[in-house]
Amino acid sequence: MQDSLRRFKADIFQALAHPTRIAILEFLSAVELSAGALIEKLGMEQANVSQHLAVLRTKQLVSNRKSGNQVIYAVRDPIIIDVLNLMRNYFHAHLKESLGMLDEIEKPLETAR
Amino acid sequence: MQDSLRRFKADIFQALAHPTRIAILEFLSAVELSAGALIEKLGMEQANVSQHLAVLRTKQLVSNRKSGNQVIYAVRDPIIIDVLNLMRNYFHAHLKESLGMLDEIEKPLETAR
DNA sequence: CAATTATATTCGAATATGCTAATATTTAAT
DNA sequence: ATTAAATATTAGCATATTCGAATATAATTG
Repeated sequence: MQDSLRRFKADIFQALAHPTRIAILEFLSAVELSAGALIEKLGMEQANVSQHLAVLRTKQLVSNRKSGNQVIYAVRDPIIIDVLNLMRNYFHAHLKESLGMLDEIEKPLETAR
Repeated sequence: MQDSLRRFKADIFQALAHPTRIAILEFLSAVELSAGALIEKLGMEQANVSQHLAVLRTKQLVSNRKSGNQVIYAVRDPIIIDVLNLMRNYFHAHLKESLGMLDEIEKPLETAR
């Protein structure tokens, strides 16, 4: 019973465990977007994005409805966005320990220094 | 740059994407525990738990220190516990959609109806 | 220093994920 | 009805995860 809840959580985390899917959720955090719009924003293969959307759909993290030719996606529950934001806080709190990435992220200009 | 942050988040989510690792973090949410204590509470193979601890260590989600014979683990940053709690809220908000699990979780007595 | 206890690491097999290329499905437009 | 556009699905391969069994490493005790 306790364990089912953990499996549930693990499943959601699994769905979140890919940069592309995180990007999709972030793009959808404020507005609905069509699959095509997401593909364009992401600049990735159509099939690939569609597969990631399928994962998010299966895990119920996004809703989708047809609008004529296209399919419009939306985040189902803003709690998921809260989770992503918490993660951002976590990242900032641990910048120093994540120094390797820091260079890559915050000092793109200071390479020569 | 944006992308590094997403990879970072995805990495953490990946570390959270296993019921056993979630259980470990929950056990550690209030107190420090030795590896052995965790193994006992989880009732799982020593090597298996040790491997999951290695994942959590690698991703910096837990800290560990040696105390004589044993190794004491602790959650590094309580934000991670917040994330798990948010996830619990999310679960409760979506109970109806997760009906399959509901049966398993809340109605263990009503099987015969 | 042997033997014991606690923990970690390595290996190999099974399963799961992620990607590209190809194909299918659905709706819209001629 | 064809054709075109938007999206989804399938197949096949490469890589990653997970697990138990076996082995290694540390610290503790006798």
